Amino acid sequence: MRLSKLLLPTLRESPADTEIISHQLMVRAGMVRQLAAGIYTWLPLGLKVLRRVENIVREEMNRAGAQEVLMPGVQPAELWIESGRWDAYGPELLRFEDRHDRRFCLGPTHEEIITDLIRREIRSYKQLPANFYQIQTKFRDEIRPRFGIMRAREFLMKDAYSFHIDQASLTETYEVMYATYSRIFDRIGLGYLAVTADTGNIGGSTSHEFHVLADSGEDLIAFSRDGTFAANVEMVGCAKPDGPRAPPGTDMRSVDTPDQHSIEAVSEFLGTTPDRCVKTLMVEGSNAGIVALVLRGDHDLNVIKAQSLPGIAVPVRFAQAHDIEAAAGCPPGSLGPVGLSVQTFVDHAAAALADFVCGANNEGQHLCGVNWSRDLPEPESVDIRNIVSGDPAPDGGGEIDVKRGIEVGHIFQLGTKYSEAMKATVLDENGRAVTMTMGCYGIGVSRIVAAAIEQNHDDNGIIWPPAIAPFHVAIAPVNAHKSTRVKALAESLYERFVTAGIDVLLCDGKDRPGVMFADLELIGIPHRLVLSDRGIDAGTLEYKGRTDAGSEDIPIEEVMGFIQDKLAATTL
RNA sequence: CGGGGUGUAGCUCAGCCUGGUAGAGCACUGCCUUCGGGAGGCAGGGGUCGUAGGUUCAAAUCCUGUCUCCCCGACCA
Repeated sequence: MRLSKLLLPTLRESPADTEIISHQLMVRAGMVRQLAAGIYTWLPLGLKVLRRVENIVREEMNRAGAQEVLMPGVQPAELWIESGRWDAYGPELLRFEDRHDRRFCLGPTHEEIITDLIRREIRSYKQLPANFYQIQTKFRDEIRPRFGIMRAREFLMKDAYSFHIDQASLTETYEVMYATYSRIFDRIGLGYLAVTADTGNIGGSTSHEFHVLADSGEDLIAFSRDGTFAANVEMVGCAKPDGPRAPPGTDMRSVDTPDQHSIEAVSEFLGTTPDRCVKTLMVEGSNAGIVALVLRGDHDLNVIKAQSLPGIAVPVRFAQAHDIEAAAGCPPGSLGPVGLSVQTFVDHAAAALADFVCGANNEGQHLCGVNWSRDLPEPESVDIRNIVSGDPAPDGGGEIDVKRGIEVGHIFQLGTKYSEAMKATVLDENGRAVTMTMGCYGIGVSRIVAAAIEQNHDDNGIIWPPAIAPFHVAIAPVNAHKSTRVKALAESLYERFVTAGIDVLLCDGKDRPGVMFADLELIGIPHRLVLSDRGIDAGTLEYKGRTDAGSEDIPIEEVMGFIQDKLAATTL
C-alpha cells in the first residue's frame, strides 16, 4: 500500500473526549472515528487490523471443525418471546417496530436465532455434534458505553453455538473450544488468563472467561500466585476465618463523629483502621422492605453472592435514603447493626471481629468496642464479600492476587435452557425425541483490537503484535522527492516486497523524516526501513524494529532476506 | 437511570464573569526557503459560536427549554 493512497488521518493531539490509552491511540492513529455514543466507523487502517484478528479467529474456528454461518442483525420478537428473554433481557435489548407494527430487536446475541434454525434443520442424532459460528455485528444498548471500542454499543463479535445429544458430547466440544480460544489468543499475541466465571444473562452452568490483564480492565480477576487457580472475583467463595474470635476487650461506648460518614473518614477520626470497622449497606428486599448487609469496612459487597440470599431483590438495588431513615432512624453514614430491626446478613469476616466500630443508627455518632453476642445477637454469618489480595485461595494454592482484566472471550455450557424453551429436539438411536444440549462461545473481535493496544504501547504509540499489525514493513525514503536514486530504490524495494507477498507501506509523500517516523511509530508498524542518499553511498539502508532502541545498517542487497528472517521469527 | 461537566474552524483550545458583531496554535491551499526526529516566511480558504426561544438598540457572552458528547456512580452507610 502506498501512503499517498491511504486515508490515514493521524492526529498529533488526543481528542478531548477520549480517556483510556487504546481509545486515544486508535483515534490518533486514524483507525476509527466516532459517529455516536458507542458507535464507530472503522477507517482503512483500523479495518486492516480488525480483519487480521477476524481471520485468525476464523482459521482456528474452522480448524476446530465449526461451520461458519451469517445470521441477521435484525430479529423478530417472537423468538425472544418464546425463549422468555423478550422481557428478561432488559433495556440493553434495543426494540423497535417495522411499518406493519411488527416488533423486532437488534441482535445482542444469537441463541434464539440459531436454535430456531437448528430445530428446523437437524432431525437426527447422527447429525450431532455440530458447532456453528459467525463473525457479525452485535448491538447492545449499554447504559454507559465508554472507553471507545472497548465498551461500544455496536461491536464485532464471533459467536458460536454447539448442539449435542448429551452432556458428555458438550463437555468434549467445550474442551475443544477452550483449547481453540487459547490458540487464538496465543496466535494474536495477547497476554491472557482463562478464569472460571458467572454465566450472567446468557444462562447455563459451567463457564470460563478469557481475560487480557490490563489496568484499564473493568473486571477483577482473582488468581493464586502458584497459578493453580483463576476466577472472576464474582465467582470466588471466601472461606470463614479459622480459629475462634478474640474475646471482648473493652466496653461498648458511643462517640460523637460529627460529619464523619465514610469508613475511611470514621476510622481515621477514631484513630483506627477500616478492617476494625463494619459497614452496613441497605438494599431493597424482594417483597418491599429493606435488608441490611454487614461487611468489614475494608471489604466490598459481592452483588452476585448477595443476590442468592433469600429476601433480596434481584438485581440488587441499593435502598433509597428516605427508606433507610424510616427503617433505621438515621441517614446513611451512621448505620450499624446494633439494635437494627430489619433482616440482617453478616459477612463471615465481619462476624469474626471483636471490639469493632460501627454506626450508632444516630446521626453523627458511632459505637466503639462493639462485640457480637454481648452487645448484639450472635449472627449466622454468610459469604457476601469480594475476595481481596492476600486472602487464601479456595483451592489451597496459596495467596490470592487480584488484578484487572478485559474480557475478550467467554465460553458457556448452556445445557438445555434454549433448546427446551424452544423445543429443539432430535431423534436418538431409539427413535425418541431428545432435547439437544447446547454450548455457546463468544469472542469480542473489535474489543481484542483495543485490548491489544492497552497491552502493547509506549509513549510514541501503538506496538502491534506482529500477527495483527496492519502492515509488517514500512519503507521510509528520506527526501525521495529530491533524490531520484532514493526514489528509485524505494520503488524497486516496494515492488519486490509486494511481489514477495509481504504487507508493506511505502511512504511516498513529501513528509519530512520526523513526521514520517512519528507517524510510523504512532501506527505501530513492526519493521521500518529508512532509505537515503547517505545510505546508498555506503551501499546500505537502515533498519529499526518498532521496539528497538537504535537502528542498524543493512547492505541493500541483503534486505529482502533480512526482513524475511525477521518476519519468519514471529509466527504469523 | 442519578450526579457532574461539555458544545466556538478538521484537531487542541482562548474569548463568556463585565453584551458592541470571531480569535490563537496545529492542520489545509499557493509560492519561496529548508530537508535524518512533528521546519520557517509570505499570501490564502474555512466557523448559522450545538439547537429553539426569550431579554436587549445590540447576544458566542445574560435567561429558559432542548439535544449532543464526556466523566463519575449501583460501595457514602
